[in-house]
Amino acid sequence: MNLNSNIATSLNPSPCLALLSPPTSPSSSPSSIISSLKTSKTVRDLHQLHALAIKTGLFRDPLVAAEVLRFSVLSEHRDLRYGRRVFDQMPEPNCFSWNTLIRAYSESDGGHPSESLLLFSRMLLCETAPPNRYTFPSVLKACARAEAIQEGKQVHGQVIKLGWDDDAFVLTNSVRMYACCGFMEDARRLVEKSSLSPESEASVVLRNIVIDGYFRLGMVEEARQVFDRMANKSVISWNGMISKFAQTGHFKEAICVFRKMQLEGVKHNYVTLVSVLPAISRLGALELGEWVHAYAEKNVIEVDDVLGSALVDMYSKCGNINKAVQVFEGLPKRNQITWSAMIGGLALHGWASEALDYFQRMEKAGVVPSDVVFIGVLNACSHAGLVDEGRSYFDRMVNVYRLSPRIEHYGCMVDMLGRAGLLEEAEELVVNMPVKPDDVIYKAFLAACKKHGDVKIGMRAAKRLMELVSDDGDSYVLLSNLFASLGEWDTVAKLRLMMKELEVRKDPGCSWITIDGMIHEFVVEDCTHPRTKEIYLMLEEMAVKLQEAGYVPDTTHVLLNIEEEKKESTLFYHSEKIAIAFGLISTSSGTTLHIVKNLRICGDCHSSIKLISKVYGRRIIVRDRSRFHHFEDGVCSCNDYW
DNA sequence: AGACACGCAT
Repeated sequence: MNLNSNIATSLNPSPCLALLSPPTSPSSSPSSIISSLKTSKTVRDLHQLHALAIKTGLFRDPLVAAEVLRFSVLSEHRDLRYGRRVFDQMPEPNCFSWNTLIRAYSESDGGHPSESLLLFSRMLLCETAPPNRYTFPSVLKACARAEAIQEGKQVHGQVIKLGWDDDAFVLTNSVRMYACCGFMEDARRLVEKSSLSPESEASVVLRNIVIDGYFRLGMVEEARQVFDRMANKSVISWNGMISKFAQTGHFKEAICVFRKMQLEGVKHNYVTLVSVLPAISRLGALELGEWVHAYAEKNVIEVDDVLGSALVDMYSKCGNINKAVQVFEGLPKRNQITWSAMIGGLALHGWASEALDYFQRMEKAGVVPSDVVFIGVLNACSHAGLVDEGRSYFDRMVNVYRLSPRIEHYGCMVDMLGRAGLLEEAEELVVNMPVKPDDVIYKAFLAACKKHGDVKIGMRAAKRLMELVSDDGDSYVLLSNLFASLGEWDTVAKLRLMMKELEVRKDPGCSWITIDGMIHEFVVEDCTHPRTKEIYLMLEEMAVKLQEAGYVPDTTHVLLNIEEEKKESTLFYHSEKIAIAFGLISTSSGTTLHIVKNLRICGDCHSSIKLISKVYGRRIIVRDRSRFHHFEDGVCSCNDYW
């Protein structure tokens, strides 16, 4: 021990001090070991106390052994494998120890809920420690997580037989078990026939679990109904709605609940912010995201690695990559996810060399890269055309970090090779990859074929894609893109007919912009906005000014066989242009415009927006489906490589 | 002796 740690020890007694005392001293009595365990801070403390318990023979005391086990598996530094060995050393574990281990397995992230069930059946068999009311919540939770309805029903039967069905913890976990297994009628019946008052805290918990069950089944309306009808809502009810809406892709609804929560005077907490930020990111609602960040600071909500990751992701996806970097650099702690969010964000903005620098920093910081961060790294290479680097990172992922590539990684590689025009190599990868290529892979590949005008290779992939998809509108659109670019209008017409017959709908291209916290959404040729008249006047003005600046419409991106003039006008009413027109008339001159689009930006819009940025002297930041484009003074940050 | 939380290829 060095001097410093001695000082620290004397100020704040460490449990390891017990080791300095001779075994016979009063400090190694059962009660002192137990109290030392309670103040132990590190894994080392725990291991030393465990060793001490064995050395002094105190481990034979079931109370001591149970406490050692509890701190092995349920403390901050939980280590299930270590705990399991502790448990296996016990000649006759008491009920408390069984419960502890069963609970640890039922809650573990690694996911061995079945281990809980195995232990429970062993517990029943050995008869020395019959289960008590503390056993059942964990066992039911394990059934819930394993979605094991058969076992769950059996356990619930025992619960009723033993008369513990009134216990609050047993009840919530019984409801959870049915809800997680998708047996909503059973879950609701338990809630309804419980004698709890609807206003009670316990009843709120039960309803929260029911809501969660509906979300799991994708029954969003039922979930909302239960929520709306709750007599009382806790902050957890609100947070649950926000996070579940966001996770199921209902981003606007998530934000709506977030706003309503505030209107009803319920204070946001840490979890609220972490839950709502992904929805804000997806919608690109920068102003709201900034508000959330300010809220955290004003209300002294700690921006730790988790909230920090969500903020970094939000600023990246909302277009402010500099702020994302600033938040990242200011964090007290960064985990694997924080680094992934940062690197993925840089990639999204086409800042490839920065993304690769950060990857190096991450390695230096001793954070083990996950497969997710490689998606960001490969994406960066793809957007910047760094093909050799991309290949080498893929290689390192496999051979240095021993991560097996997922289909997403192959997606990045196909995209990277394809964009760079290495179509043969991309096709070879599609054919030979060890995972079965999905529609996304073929779509990336086909988009590349179209970009480089290679029909022959494209046709082979098109055939595969046709076999693979039956109801995906995007694929049909991509195919008709390819044929339209060849002028094969007959095939285009056939495809459109097929879409009609099969009732396939394509995602309508839409763009949105946030002005004063309101999200305004536009589709192609949109006429639904209250300020449509002004918007279209602005569009006309833009058309004139652009023409003066030398704009020539690029009609190769129009997929209909119609006359040139009509094509030109079709182009001019693309949703992103409408959103920009609205942005220009709604903000003071010089304000940066942030546009989000659900599809990839077309070539004509890209060149138009470059000119618009110059003619109107505005920075325009567009997030499309694949990356960010920062338009300023007639140029785009993507260097026209996208 | 608990419910809610962060990153992912077109």
